[in-house]
Amino acid sequence: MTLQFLAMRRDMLSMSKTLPRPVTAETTMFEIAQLAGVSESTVSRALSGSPLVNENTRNRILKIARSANYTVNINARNLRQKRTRTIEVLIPLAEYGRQHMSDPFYLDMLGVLADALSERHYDMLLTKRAPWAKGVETNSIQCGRADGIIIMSQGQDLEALRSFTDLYPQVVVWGGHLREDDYIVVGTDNVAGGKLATEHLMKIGRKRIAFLGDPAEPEIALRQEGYRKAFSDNGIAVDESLIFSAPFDAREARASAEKMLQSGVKFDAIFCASDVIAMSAITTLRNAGLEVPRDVSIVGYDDILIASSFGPSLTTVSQRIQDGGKTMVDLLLQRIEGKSVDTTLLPVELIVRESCGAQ
Amino acid sequence: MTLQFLAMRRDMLSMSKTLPRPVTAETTMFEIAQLAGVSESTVSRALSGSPLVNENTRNRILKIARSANYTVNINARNLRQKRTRTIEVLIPLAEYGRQHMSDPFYLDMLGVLADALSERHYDMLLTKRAPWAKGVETNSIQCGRADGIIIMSQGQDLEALRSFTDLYPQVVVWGGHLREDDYIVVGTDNVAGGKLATEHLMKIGRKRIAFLGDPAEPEIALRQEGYRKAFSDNGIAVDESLIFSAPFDAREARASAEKMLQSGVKFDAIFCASDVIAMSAITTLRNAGLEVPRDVSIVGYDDILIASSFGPSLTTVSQRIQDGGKTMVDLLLQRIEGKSVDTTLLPVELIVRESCGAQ
DNA sequence: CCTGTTTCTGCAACGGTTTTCATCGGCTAC
DNA sequence: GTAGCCGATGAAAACCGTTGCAGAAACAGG
Repeated sequence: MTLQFLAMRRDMLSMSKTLPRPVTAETTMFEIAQLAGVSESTVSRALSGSPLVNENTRNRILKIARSANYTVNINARNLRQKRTRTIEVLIPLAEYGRQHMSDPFYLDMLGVLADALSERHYDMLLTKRAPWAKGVETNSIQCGRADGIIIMSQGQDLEALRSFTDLYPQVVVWGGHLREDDYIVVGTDNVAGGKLATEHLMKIGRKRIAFLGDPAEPEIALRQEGYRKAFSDNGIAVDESLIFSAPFDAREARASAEKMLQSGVKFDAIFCASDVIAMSAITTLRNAGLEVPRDVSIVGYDDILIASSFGPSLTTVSQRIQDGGKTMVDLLLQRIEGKSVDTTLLPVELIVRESCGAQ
Repeated sequence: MTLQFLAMRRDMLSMSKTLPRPVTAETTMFEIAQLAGVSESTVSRALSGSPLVNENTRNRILKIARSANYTVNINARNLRQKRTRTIEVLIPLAEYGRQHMSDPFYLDMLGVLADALSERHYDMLLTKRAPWAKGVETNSIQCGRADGIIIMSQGQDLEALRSFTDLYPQVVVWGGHLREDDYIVVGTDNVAGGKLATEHLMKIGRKRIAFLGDPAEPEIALRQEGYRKAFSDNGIAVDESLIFSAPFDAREARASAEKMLQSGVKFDAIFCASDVIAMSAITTLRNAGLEVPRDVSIVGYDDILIASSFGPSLTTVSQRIQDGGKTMVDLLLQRIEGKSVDTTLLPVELIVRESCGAQ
């Protein structure tokens, strides 16, 4: 029941602000050269740390530049050097009108990427729409806006992704490892992760372990594969009625968990394909009067920052967000330099916390 | 108890990828001009939709450009036009080593900003560090990387923010309205919001309403002010022991909520300064055997996307993330064009859901 | 003193667009 | 017939750095 009530519509209180003085890059290198009594070349070299310029001259120039509050014009530099020190990061971000994902995983990853990039003096361009989406006419690599792209999800259109990366190799993709793919992928070993999680639930004595997640996403499909593998490797048949793979995104997780309960299928554990799903499942179960982990053990996937402070804290398969982000940046920058680079499968680690019950 | 166990360290499986063919902006406008038998000027005009060029010529050029897979070089254009159609968005993003905020509010807002900007053909540069932070030598406006900046939090150093915006007026800040500030602020009326939330709790019969949130953040301080106002306006004295304002960020919210319980102070409702805090409070209370909303009513602030799908769904003061994001973009672009622009206080709305109890 | 090196600096040629100003042909109006 | 205008195009000047190459100055060795 989402009763809404509106209040205090003190109509958009406002205080007028003065017109801005137009502040832009005004000083040019020429002026600094004049002030220092040298040529522009020397100024350029001094500022870029070239060893060709005398120590004294450099210091003098630096001091003058600083006092004139001078900064090189990035666009002129990019034009000349044919590179931008900018990386595009493509994430399917939250959308308000239509339902769309808004998983904290992405925010955590963004933080790591921002750090890794700025450490290497790169800037980060953030985008929601793939260059192959319709309505997008060009891509940031071709038009010289970025030197490379990090794509944070393989998404639905694997074919488009594949042909794009065929054309533009300066791309690293986060996701699952699919045999056919030729682009660089970074991600955990989802099959191993799924197996690890499931086997842990077996080990602590759970008999009816359910799976919850949408296999339309390649990574999730692999995790489900790992789930199945855990059973077959242990000589147990998979009970298909325990696999709840109705398509849904994180926002609908709660509804899905409710559907699970209403299905009447009995279970004493759930391997959730993400931490967000796990948290939703937990609150839903509790609303239904079930106790986690007493009645049902829960394992998630991702190890997002809040996983450890949720109540109960989440047992989860770590996506090694930190390592993953750093690795993506490393590989991409190397590839941009033209080096040969390897697709990377991050090792998988289970973080055991409260939500699956003490062992 | 965070027992960790490592498994399946199949050491970084790897498949070597071929060296990338260097794909960059190769075709230039000159070549297109040659092919079309016209001058570069005409090509430029044709592509930018200038009315000065003949319809037939334009179509011919467009066709040629398309077939040559040509795209204008952004850097050359930016250099010439002295503007980039890029906006920097500054957000204090999640940090792994040290605790830091990782509030879904920011991800939701990023989604809205991305939409609003791309609708106007602007790109978005994402940053974590303020230009006035030490170690940062320049800012994106001065060096010509962006036309303006959206700052997503006033942060701790109000003085630095103030002097930066004094120098560079092409800035819009999300946050609370502080009398002394001269920069453009967009945000909800935090005082009204705090009052609204608190009064709602009074109205449904709660007697001991606690406040939970860190007033070091200007917005939170204003919400607390609203909380106090609700009492004084209704002729009730504020019980200071009900105000839990120990400094903490979202991750520590659970710990803070536990401290609240241990303090022994009795309360039957909490006004939480954000939805993340509210969710933490709810799980903590439940772990302690209390029922929400039966024993304690909870109201949050923000109305993030998952607020409605949490269990119980959150009663919360809407930050109008959608309106807010769009407004920030509108105002910033207007200001960049040199128009006079007004600081905006968004009207406040309470979304009543389960977590405060049926009215 | 002459030659050869080394060290530093300047000249000038880019880099790829946009935009102002001039040009030019054709058309209208008188 | 001529002045004036209009619509379309081109030439060239920015925009602001970087960098290859040449040259100068200083210095050492013979």
